[in-house]
Amino acid sequence: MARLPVYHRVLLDLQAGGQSTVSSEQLAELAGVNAAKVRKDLSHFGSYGTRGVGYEVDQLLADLRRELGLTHDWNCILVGAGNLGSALAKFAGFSERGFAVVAVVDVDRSKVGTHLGALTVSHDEEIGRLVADHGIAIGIIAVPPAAAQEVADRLVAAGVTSILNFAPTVLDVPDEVKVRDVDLAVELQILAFHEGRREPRRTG
Amino acid sequence: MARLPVYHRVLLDLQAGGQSTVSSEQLAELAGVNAAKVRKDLSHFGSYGTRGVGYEVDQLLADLRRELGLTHDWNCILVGAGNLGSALAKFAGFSERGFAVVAVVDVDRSKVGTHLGALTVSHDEEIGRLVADHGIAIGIIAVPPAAAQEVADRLVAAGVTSILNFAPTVLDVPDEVKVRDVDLAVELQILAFHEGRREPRRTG
DNA sequence: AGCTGTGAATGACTTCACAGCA
DNA sequence: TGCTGTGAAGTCATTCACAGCT
Repeated sequence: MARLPVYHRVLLDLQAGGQSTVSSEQLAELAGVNAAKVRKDLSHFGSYGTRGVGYEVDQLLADLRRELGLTHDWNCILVGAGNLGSALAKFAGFSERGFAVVAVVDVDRSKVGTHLGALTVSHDEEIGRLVADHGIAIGIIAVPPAAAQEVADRLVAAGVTSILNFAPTVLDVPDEVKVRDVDLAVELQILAFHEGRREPRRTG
Repeated sequence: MARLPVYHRVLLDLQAGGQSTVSSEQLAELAGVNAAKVRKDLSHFGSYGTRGVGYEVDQLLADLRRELGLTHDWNCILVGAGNLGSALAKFAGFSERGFAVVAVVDVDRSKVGTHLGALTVSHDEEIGRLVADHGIAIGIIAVPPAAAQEVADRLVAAGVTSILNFAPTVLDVPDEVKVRDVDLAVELQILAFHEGRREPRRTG
């Protein structure tokens, strides 16, 4: 379920705000979904709501953390130290939520040795060693589309089993490897699609 | 449909490769979906496939462009010139696909006047003027979560009707405003969720 | 009384499978 | 023969609505 992380985020906020229980309705409101959906989602992994009261925030957070595999941090390797890669390497949002980018690589030898935040860029060829050394399961691809498949192959060969792909290409990987695509331009195109139905024409 | 932009991308590649016709099966393969789905999607906006042959690439591209509202470029305003904002401002992928970031703003006055690629950062307060001057319909939010709702309000007040939100918050906006959320940490959490079911435990 | 947990109803999307045209 | 277009079947997700606990 792609909604669990959102509940998790909302609950962290509630916890920080000192709230100790939450109703499915409030949680739904904050997560931008339907209350019945929240209850069904939570019941799918054995929920502990109290009828008449709601869910205990701490308990629910612990359950979600376990369910989401967030009981420990995840080490990630970032491939591509260009514009986007650099931003991702420095992005605070990852570490705050339990994901540590522990290695950055690039094909461009002129970038090797440069620093991105606390990290030093290594060369592409070191992927295998880095993945093994740091026990990395998650790779992040932030390279141009033409290079993405090769990078994916290399990550998979190194033992990575989950890939977050920012390159606008469909990656061909073994079934057991999970890929999530984030194509920023596609997101804008979806918005433009809706804009298009609003006004037949609009000059930009 | 969130798949149309992907077809569009694939067709651009095919066109660049000099291919003049494409079968639903090939298109499906390249887009990573089922062939029947492709045909159904395309038939939804009056498709022009030839039985026994396939679709004409040029024709199909033109139809998709029209359907997606990509017959002209879209001007966008970017709010937030931090790590992520800077990367987005310089990101080539947007302009290549018909989206022009024509304005960047930030609340931090020390950033105002600095350059991001060809753009100069303006102050937050200028959102209204910039949106009006450039005929902007799409706003991109790349600010910390605590500031996101206020930015959204300001964008909406300025006349923006589509928002791409990178802040990990559910935005409250009028019904007629479309929001798409991209929470990078959520994407990783979804991957971690699947990792978690693979091996009960893995130290990071 | 309030709110969860869940069967049942609905709806949306996907896939199948094949008729029909080039 | 090859491939599209599409009714029909199947699958999955969402929503409703209410019984049942506290």
